[in-house]
Amino acid sequence: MDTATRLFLKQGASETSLAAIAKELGISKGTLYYYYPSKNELIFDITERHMNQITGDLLSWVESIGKDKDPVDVLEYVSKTILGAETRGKLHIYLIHEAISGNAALRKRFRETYKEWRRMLEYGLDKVMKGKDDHKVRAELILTVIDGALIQHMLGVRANPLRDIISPIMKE
Amino acid sequence: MDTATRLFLKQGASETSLAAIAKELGISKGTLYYYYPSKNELIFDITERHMNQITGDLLSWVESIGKDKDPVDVLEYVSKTILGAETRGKLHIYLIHEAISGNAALRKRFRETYKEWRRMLEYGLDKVMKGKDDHKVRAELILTVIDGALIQHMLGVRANPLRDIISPIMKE
Amino acid sequence: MDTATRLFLKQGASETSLAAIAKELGISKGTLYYYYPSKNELIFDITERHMNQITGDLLSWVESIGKDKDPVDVLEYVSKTILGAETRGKLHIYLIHEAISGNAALRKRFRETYKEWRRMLEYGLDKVMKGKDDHKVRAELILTVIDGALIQHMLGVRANPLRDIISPIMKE
Amino acid sequence: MDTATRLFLKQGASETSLAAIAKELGISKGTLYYYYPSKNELIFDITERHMNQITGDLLSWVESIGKDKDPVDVLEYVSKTILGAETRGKLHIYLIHEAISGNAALRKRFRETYKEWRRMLEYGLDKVMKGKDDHKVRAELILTVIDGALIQHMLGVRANPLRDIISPIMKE
DNA sequence: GATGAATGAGTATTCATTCAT
DNA sequence: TATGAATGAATACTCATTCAT
Repeated sequence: MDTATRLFLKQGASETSLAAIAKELGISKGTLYYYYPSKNELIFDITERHMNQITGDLLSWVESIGKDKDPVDVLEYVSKTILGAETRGKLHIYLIHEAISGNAALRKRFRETYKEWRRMLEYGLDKVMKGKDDHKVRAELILTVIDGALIQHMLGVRANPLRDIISPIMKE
Repeated sequence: MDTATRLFLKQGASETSLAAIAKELGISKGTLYYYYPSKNELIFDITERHMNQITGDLLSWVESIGKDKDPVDVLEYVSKTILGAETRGKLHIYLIHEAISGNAALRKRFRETYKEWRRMLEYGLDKVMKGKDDHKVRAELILTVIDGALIQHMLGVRANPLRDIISPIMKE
Repeated sequence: MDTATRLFLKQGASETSLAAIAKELGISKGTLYYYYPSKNELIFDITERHMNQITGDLLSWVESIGKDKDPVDVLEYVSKTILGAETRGKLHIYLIHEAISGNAALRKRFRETYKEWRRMLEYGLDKVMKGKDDHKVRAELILTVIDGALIQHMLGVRANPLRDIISPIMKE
Repeated sequence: MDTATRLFLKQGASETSLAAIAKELGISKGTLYYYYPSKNELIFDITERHMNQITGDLLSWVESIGKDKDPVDVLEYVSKTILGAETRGKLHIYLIHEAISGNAALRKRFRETYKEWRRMLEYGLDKVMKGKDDHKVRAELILTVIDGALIQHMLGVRANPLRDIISPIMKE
């Protein structure tokens, strides 16, 4: 699965053939099929793992934060959690494309997961910025910005550091 | 080209075969190759046109706006220009994926175009919200939010209307 | 073997995978190979059993019939013995196909068995219709009609009830 | 198509791969697909041709026969028309198996064609054996015997010459 | 200008068989 | 006895690209 993930990162899921994965692993295609009944299943499992990692990170962060945190730090942390270590962001984008262009099971998984992340973010924001009531919207905005930033990062389009772009969102 | 665009919209660029395009056009694949030396070239030309349309729209809007506009309207207009009529947004995403997953020429084109859009937006914001000086960052943020919103729209992930998410950005 | 037979009945022998048989049995493919050295062997054993059943039925019938039997009943009984209960006929056809398309061992087995059945039929006809001397030919004709009827039944081609088609054969 | 037919004759339709056909033809698999969109289509076309040939032969025969023909000759002619030249019969059997084991389109085609052949045979029998009224049944019997004979011929099971087996059917 | 024919490398998937444990 | 893991060859089908006419 790590190998598959690595290859997906290079070229995206649908551009990666099972033959390539098998070859990289030094096993036969048949063996690959012994473990994963179809390519979709493999993609789905990788997605699952990817999302669970993010959710886990988010969760432990939400539980640890205190009230006197700088809100901008919050967003920066969250975005790093999702984009994390370059590869994770890349995978995220590829999985999104996979979901958008036909894979319904994946799309459903994304919908559920985003809802969960939104809830967690809301809860976290509540802790940090007490007294504000637009956390629902702000949580969604944060996730939106992160996805947009991800795309632009991969296009090499970014001009300013992410922190600068983020900060206006958390003001007032 | 219209036909190719229409098909790309349905399934994305790499999922659309030249045979399908030729068939839809009622011509032969051979003839298609008479006009476009490769599939990449075709994709590139479609991208070109797509971007020029947006740029044109943005340009005429920037020239027309007055100083007393509601800033939130600005962002809403811009996002509608890019996402326009559902289809344009879909194409945008598919082209982005194409660029990200290997097509370097396309990626370069995106970089240039985003820079141009950013400049235009900056100029427009300057007109609407005089006296502020963080327009550079705000312009980039707007483009980022639009890309993120695009993705989430296609995933069916969106919860609140775009306008609500946007408005905090343009506040103070 | 019962399980394998059941699956062969659904789709034919060459369309049934050993994995499917093993799964249905709740054992592993490895275990299947512990008992049968190859798929061909398994098919052969099933054929063996199928034929022995028919031969047995035919035998006990031949021994029991008296001279005053209606000859048409004879043929009807025999055909029912071979086609028996729908499933047996289906299996018969699938095994024939297997034999025809390459499996020489099976083909040999069929040749021997048909010869045996012919002899038994001849003997039975002799009992029922004394004084006739063309039983050799008639026995073969009966087996031929049964095979033809089997095919046509499976094609859904049959128009008249088998009995009507049969009766002219047994007339004088 | 001739080549495909020849190969189907050796091993049956589903045992013949498109790669084998292409290789035998000295063309690439791609080219084969240029002419036939799928293997099923190819099989169906071969079936079509096979059946049309038989139907044509039967037709011209029906039109030419006079009333004083020996009925046994009739059946012998018809069976030769269908089994004709060894290969035709083999193909017939393989197509039947293909139809039986899943190919619904083929099965439908068989049903229609058999009905047509039955009608033609009936008409022919009417010409040869005036005054008899069980031609409907006799026509079906003939087709049944032919199919049975076909199978047994391929199994190598036949003992008596076809003519001997046939003749009782046409008596009285 | 236009096309029909051809191709070769590639795709996901299947399956009978082997074998160390 | 039993099996989990592994395999390699095969299968139907796709597609961007080429090119002689």
